[in-house]
Amino acid sequence: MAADARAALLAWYDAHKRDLPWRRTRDPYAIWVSEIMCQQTRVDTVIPYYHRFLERFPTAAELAAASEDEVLGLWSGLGYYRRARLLHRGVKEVVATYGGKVPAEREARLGLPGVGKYTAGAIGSIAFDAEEPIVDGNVARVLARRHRVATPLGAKETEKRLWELAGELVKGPRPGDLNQALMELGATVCTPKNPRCEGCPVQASCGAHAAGEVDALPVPKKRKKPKLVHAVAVVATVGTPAKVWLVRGERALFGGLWSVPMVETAAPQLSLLAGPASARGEGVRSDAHADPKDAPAGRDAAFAALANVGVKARVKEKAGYVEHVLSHRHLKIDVWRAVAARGRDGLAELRAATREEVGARGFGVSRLTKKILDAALG
DNA sequence: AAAACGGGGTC
DNA sequence: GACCCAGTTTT
Repeated sequence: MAADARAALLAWYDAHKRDLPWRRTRDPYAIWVSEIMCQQTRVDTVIPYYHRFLERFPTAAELAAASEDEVLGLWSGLGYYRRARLLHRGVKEVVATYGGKVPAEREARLGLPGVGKYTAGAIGSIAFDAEEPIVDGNVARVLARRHRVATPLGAKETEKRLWELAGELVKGPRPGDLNQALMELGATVCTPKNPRCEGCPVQASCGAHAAGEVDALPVPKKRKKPKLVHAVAVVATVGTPAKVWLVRGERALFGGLWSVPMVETAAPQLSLLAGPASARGEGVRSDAHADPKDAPAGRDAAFAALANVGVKARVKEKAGYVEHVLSHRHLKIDVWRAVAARGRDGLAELRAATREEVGARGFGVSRLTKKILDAALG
């Protein structure tokens, strides 16, 4: 009986739910922030970011009034920075269009940037007590097992089936808690590896458990290995105390964040060939290399990286090497040091900052940039 | 349907 | 090293 399972889920949730900060509020804006932060990110990772973010931006109006730079600064280290930019834009839209109130209408929420089917349903059910289903990774696993959905995750028919099942289950009292119970079960009991079926409130109605298929479900989607990319990054210092030249790209990797100048190169740099600084100093090469196969290597690449963004500097020596793995790229980066006269002034996408400023909480850089600075400046 | 988009925990 | 996490947008 679906009603029995539903009641069992809610009772289990009441007894076992974790005390998470966003479970202490019904503020749709705060719920929204938590849902965006939790996308593809573990709850334990999110908690400190959530506290800092809500402390600085307690209301939609205050977030809407902030600069994107500051918003990204508070997001720095969390990853998937586009989430922060879309949340910022979405909240601005809510302030401009809906008087600062997150819309109770599902269709209106779905129209907001960064709000997809999952987030719309989470806000709707948790903040507005609406019978809106959600399917995240946890719910997908729970439902795929319970109902023996054996088609691969991500396939259209699979998604359709899972959303149907979630839609049936959410109907009834406490839809928000029901949705959270499904997620909580997936996160703490119906886990990918070593699920604790003994402690599952719906074990009796689980098809996979009855069939001995728990470990075989769900069928994961194929995962591609990150593409290997070689690059050269340049830490160009200027003045005393030394500041480091930083650039910011709108659409590049780490869009909106500050980074050091970098270019993709064709091949790994042979460190044996990276000798002491030569007399060729002030290179300003204008050739941009669209295809990495045509890209320069080593010192030439360092010149190119600086020239591309208008920083005039004398390239010194290779100062380190950094690897950084993302979900879709595996970056292998030679880090070069350079000493700059100065950069172009007046460009919004170029600035210099001290090591301390960049390292401070609230500065909008990726982990990669921090690694690169560590490699170059010790 | 596939790729882009971060970073980290866990087995 | 593989897998996957309270996903959405773009191609």
